[in-house]
Amino acid sequence: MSIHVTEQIAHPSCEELELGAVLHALSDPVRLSIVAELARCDGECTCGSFALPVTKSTCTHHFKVLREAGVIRQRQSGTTRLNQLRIADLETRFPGLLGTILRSSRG
Amino acid sequence: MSIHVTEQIAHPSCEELELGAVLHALSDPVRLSIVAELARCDGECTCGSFALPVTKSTCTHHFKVLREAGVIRQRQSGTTRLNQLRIADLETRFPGLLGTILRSSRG
DNA sequence: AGCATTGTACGACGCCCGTCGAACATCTGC
DNA sequence: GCAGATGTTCGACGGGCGTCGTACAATGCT
Repeated sequence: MSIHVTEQIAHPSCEELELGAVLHALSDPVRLSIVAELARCDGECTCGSFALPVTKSTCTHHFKVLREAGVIRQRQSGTTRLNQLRIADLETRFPGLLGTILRSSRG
Repeated sequence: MSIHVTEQIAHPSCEELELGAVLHALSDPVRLSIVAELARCDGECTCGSFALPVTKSTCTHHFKVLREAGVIRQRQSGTTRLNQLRIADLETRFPGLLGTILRSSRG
């Protein structure tokens, strides 16, 4: 018998978000493409739904960096892990930041 | 006799600016404070005019990273080096980016 | 039960980053 | 000319990053 924990995955709170960590998380092209895709989907996406040019373990690493920086929220659902942009929290702490970066990345 | 070269210091052109490099440059607290100070001065500042918690050589390194990312422009004047934010170029390539980051860093 | 799918954990590798100190270059002022 | 100020360059150091492969865990499907 295992204890049912709603939130096994560690996330920083809204107040704990740090600008440097967010900028560093978004400075990697793979992670930026993940964030751009999440913004486009506008919902929850599984880790595997991204066609990334890296292996699974590297993928796990990038999602972890994004989560620990507070850019995304991860939620377990069966064997898959659902990812979601923390748009509201980011907007609260760093107004306009995510939008301008995403617009800049689109070219 | 030495050849008088106007631009000895290498800078990327406006079109060469890369978002990842800019975000990485601004993800370091020392460099972000340099950029914030340059934005406040709204002019040209010498490298030594910043009270940074690092040695001279580390300082040189940070200014180099900012310059190669295209965030600042450096110009030699006697023994000192004058630094200036490339506000117009950054605004052209990444509209609103510098402003939102600076506002976020002050908040 | 057995197998496939999804993702994590761990160790390894090379590389770059932030930092420092020492030595050097260049200009300015006495 | 010489001393001081301003930065750069170089090598070194520790640490972290991005990447991979392998092994493992958990769930879903037949």
